[in-house]
Amino acid sequence: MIRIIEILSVRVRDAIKAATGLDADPLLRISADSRFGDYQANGIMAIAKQAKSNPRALAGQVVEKLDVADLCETPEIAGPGFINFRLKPDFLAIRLMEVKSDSVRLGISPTQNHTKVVVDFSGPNIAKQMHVGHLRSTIIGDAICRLLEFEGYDVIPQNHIGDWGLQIGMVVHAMMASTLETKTWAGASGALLSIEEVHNRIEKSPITLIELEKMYKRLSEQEKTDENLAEAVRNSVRHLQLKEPVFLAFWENARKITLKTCFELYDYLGGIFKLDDIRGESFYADRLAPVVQELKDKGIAVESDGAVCVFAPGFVSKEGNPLPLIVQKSDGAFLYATTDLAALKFRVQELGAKKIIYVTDARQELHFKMVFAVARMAGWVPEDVSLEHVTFGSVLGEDGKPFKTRSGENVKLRDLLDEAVSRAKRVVEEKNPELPEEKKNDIAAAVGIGAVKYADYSNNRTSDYVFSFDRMLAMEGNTAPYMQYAYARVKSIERKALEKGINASEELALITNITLTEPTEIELAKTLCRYDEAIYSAAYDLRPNYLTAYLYDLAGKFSAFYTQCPVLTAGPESRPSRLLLCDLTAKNIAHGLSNLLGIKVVEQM
RNA sequence: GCGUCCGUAGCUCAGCUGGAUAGAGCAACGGAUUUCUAAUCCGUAGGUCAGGGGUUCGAAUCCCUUCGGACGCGCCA
Repeated sequence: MIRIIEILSVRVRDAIKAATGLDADPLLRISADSRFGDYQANGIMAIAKQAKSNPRALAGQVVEKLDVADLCETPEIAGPGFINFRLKPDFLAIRLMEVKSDSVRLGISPTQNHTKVVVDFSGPNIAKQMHVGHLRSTIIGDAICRLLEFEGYDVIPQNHIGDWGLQIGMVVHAMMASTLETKTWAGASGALLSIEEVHNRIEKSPITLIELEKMYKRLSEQEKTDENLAEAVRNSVRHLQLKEPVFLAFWENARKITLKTCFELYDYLGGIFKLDDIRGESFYADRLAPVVQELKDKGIAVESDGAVCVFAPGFVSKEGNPLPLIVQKSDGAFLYATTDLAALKFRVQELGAKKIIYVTDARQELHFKMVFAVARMAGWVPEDVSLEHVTFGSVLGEDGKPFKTRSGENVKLRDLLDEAVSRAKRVVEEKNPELPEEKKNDIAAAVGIGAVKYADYSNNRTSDYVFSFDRMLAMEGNTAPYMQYAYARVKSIERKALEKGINASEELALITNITLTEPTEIELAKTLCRYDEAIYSAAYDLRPNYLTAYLYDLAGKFSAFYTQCPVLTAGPESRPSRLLLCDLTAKNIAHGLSNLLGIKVVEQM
């Protein structure tokens, strides 16, 4: 099914060509104001200007050559030279029949043919609980994956976790210090114990991520003042980097503990990531030295103050000097820039990515600009491969400052989601106390988690937003509960139909033609027909809020229809059509919310 | 100092590559419920789109500038 706006665009372009001989973009847009119809062509004024003719007269000539009678009423010329289009109910009916015939994709064809796209997002660190800072990357990245997948791309999610480097060495050191007795561990290599015994010890003293995090923080505090300890830690870092089995055993354990907790959250959030998608810094550890070597060999990287740097053109520091991307510190250690370069190279050369999308906050913009520039200089990224940094703003507290707990700590993602769910539970208790406990819990989870995600998606990605449980859990306005409620109401009609002995699915199956007469029916039908346009713009600009805006619009149109048009008590001339409008609305909301945004819908709430 | 993003109704936010009289929700006010979930719907009121200049037939949108805010800028990630 071709998007309506695309059909009109092509028709008007052809008409312009026929009328003027010019090939110009007719600038077709959805009308901002329904008084001007459903779509409008804005391009005539510019073309008239170019052809030095009167825009209204030109619009008349174009309309003369234009044949859109199969989908629109006669186009109207308005204002300085707009052409307005109003869709015919008959055409809407035909489109809806096409949507009806495809319950999987709702009649929407993929626009892409398996182009490989890598999406890098989430990126938590070993030995640390995920906090609000990970929320946006994680869920925006997930929505982008879902959108692009639906558009037909071959999407490869990548979770670039922080599982290597100095801090991980400290984590391992902390674990060893707490698990092994000092004397068995005196050499800091664990050589006094067999590897079997080490595994045995690890198994016998299981620790949680929270304990691990505390352990790490304590060590990192002590290390600042205790030079002996600092030296021991440095030793451990070296041993780990040499991949000595005992150290590796603890490292693996830390990684396992962290990932287990991360995946609990990912699952809680709606099945984000598979285990295969985890490819963290440790994966690139052996590729860092060759990357730096290659940059040196190519004459791109040079030594400066003992560090290995790349001075990409166009980057200037505070003092106005060339700004380096440091790929190796003066002590020989590699940095995140090095890892990012190695990962980038891997993704292009070994994963075969044609596009790489990085979903991180806006503060890393300069870093990625430089990494991209250096990768291009090194020739690792061919012309036809695009690199995109998808940025987002910060999550703020009610005071307008970065969202923190009262004690100034980062809010743990787990706590935040639990809070949302328990608040949702209270509302369900209040509104629908007679539901079985299990059902109430399911609803609370769907609404609570959904509310947090939806609030994020419905905001413009690039701006900061103020986090508020009260607003995101409100039943009115552009929120998850409102959307989910709209869905539950449609489903309720289906249930009521069964109770009344109305065979809705049979009536739907027998429909050959849809009758649209009431204004709210037509409005709802039009909105249903625009779903593909909403998905397209959301996927094109990687902005989920275009999709939520559409869904909110749809739910609003449905609610208006719902109050205006009885379904089950309607006569035989309109009931099947109304049942179909309900059915398609439910499928559309479920698809948008669940398939594309990973937000659960519930039959009752 | 340089760079990036931002400033839209009392509050929280939309506004898609420039398009017609700038839109939602909350809060305020007025209506609608014997009927499919009122967790809803319909309506009223509310804006010098931070200020100024420019480009354009047309600017919240593009350019310049002032003010205000957030963030970034050599060995953390």
